[in-house]
Amino acid sequence: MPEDLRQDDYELLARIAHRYYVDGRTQEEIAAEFALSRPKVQRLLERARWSGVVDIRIQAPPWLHLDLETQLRDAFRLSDAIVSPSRTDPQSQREAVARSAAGYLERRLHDGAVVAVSHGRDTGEVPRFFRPERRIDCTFVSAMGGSPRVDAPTNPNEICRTLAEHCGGRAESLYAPAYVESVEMRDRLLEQEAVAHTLRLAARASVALVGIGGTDDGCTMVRSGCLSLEEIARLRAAGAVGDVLGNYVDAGGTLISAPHSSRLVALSIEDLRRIDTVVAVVSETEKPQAILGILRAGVVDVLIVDEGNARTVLELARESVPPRAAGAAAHPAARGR
Amino acid sequence: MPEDLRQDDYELLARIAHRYYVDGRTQEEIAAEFALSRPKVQRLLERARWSGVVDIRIQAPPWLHLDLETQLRDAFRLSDAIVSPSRTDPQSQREAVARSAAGYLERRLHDGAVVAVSHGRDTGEVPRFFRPERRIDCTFVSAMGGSPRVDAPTNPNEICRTLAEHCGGRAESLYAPAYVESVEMRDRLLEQEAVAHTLRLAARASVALVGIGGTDDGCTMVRSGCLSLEEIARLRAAGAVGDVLGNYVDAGGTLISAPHSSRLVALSIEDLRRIDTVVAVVSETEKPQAILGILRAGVVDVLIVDEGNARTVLELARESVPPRAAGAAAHPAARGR
DNA sequence: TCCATCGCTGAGCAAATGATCGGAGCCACG
DNA sequence: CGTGGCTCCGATCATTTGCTCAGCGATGGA
Repeated sequence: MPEDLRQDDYELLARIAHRYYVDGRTQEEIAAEFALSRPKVQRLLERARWSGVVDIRIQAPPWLHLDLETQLRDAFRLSDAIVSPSRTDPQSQREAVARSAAGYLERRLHDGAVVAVSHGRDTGEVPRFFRPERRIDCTFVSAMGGSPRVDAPTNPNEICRTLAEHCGGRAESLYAPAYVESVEMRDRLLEQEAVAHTLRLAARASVALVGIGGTDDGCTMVRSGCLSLEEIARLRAAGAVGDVLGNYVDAGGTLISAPHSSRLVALSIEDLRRIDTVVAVVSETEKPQAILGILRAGVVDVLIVDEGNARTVLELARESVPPRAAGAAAHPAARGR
Repeated sequence: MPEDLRQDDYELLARIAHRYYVDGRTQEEIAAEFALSRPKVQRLLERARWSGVVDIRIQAPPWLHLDLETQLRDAFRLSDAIVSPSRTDPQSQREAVARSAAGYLERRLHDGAVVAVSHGRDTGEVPRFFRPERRIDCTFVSAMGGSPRVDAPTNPNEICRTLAEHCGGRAESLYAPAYVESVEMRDRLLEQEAVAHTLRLAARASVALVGIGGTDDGCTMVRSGCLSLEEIARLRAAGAVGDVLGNYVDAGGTLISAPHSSRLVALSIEDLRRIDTVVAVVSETEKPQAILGILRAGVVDVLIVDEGNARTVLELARESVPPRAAGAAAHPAARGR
């Protein structure tokens, strides 16, 4: 395979790589054996890896898509990405993603952690699978108001309550609607200590668990009655592709300021940016454009997504030139031991 | 392949291995990511390697037999083994092995080195290929007397002279026959300062370049007139399978003391043992039994051999139980980076 | 129920590794 | 033939890694 190497080089690289990787010698021993300096051996090993003389393969279970995860991390500068296996049925797809998210939280959360939580159908599935082995003394706090017109399990307060229940932690509810009827009303609401306190706590969270919403007529925001069909259409016209916590962005990831945003009771994009680990949970039901937009906004640190969306998002990212080059070019494996 | 792992374990191992080997994260970063201690990550990586989740393969050129070399090293506690590709023609086979030996010497020898040299057809081919890029100020010294009845290029003195010529070093000849006619004669010879000095120098060599001889009627010792057909037959009857420098051993590697040995003018097995690196060069023309015997004697540090003999020797070693267990069992790859 | 044993865990340390940097040799060009 | 730029080399240092060891909790037997 590595045909551009001279025969001698090829032989030397193979010999040294074999001695190192198969026989388990140290670089120093090999250096002595071949009458080379230790750094030279290290460079040769690097070259052997790079040129394909050393072939490191991970026998991953077929249901894992580690390569997709790596591409997502690299393309969007995520600290982590988890791709869950494809399911045909939307509901079991959502469950698969939620299971991954729950597992992630179980690993990530420790005593004293504060977790800001959004609404959403995907997010709403997470509590069912969140079953830490031992008690975690952490706090779940609503990062967004509620809405009476959807099922309880997709409201942030309810999600917080169940998460807390399953790990022995506490839940702090936000006693406010997601959208109020006027700017004045929102300002009055924010003056209420109960509301202000909860939002302050959410803003200081170390972890946020959020869903990503779309902008079609059947999106959660519309179904929950938070936004009218007219409003969502106006957002679409303004270029909106998706939202986190009611904050809409366009395809390039830029925040869209629309009239409705001043009636929103939730953390802002800036609040989210200050949170250490923002975990976004998305399954097939959301449009890839929405995911791409939010990822480009740069607020998400950890993406938990299904295989189908992962592929499509990466595809879209490659097609449309990103506003600020975040090259998706594969860089050669950095390490080889 | 790794089917004895539980599904969760398998997934975790694959994830961690991917992060480490493909993405190039450090163990510490991975530990933080998965909420594990660093040593734990290191153990998991070890397990991943061991269980086959991580598969490290060396794309060696087809003419190299690195696996055979490793088996030889392990089975006979050699510090190095070089297997040269098979040739059908005995002469080109000898040349291939000699080329490897010459390359080895070029790497191994430095200014000030003293090399003790034996006779033999295989050894005799080495000088032709010994062409160091720069001058090496070393000394080649005969470790054995000569014999007038064979071609000059297989006599130690001549081999030394040519090796020295090709690297700009010095040669010290042994002015004595390999075998003399009586014990008394030998003792008288060893009293000669010219002879004694050369043998003392050879005994202090840091490297020895030796051939391995057989015990059939056509072996070098017989052809050169050093031993009669009767003598070699007596040696065979005593269990001898091969020799280095006229010192014969049986299949178990034990030295055979026969009448002729007191008429030998050469380094002894004990002298060889004291030499840091004893390099044995053998090609197809020698019997594998001879090689096996000599290897079991434990004097050889580096074996340079053709593929056919390498396989046969390993096969024989597995069949017959060695006197002192030198297990040929493959131990799992020690390293994985 | 108590105690011995086993295996697992993570702190700490020594070895091994990867990376930087000045210097030497080499080539192309002036 | 001199010179500038280039690459390659190995001394050296910071980081990473492998490993040991004492302590802990689980397990099982008395």
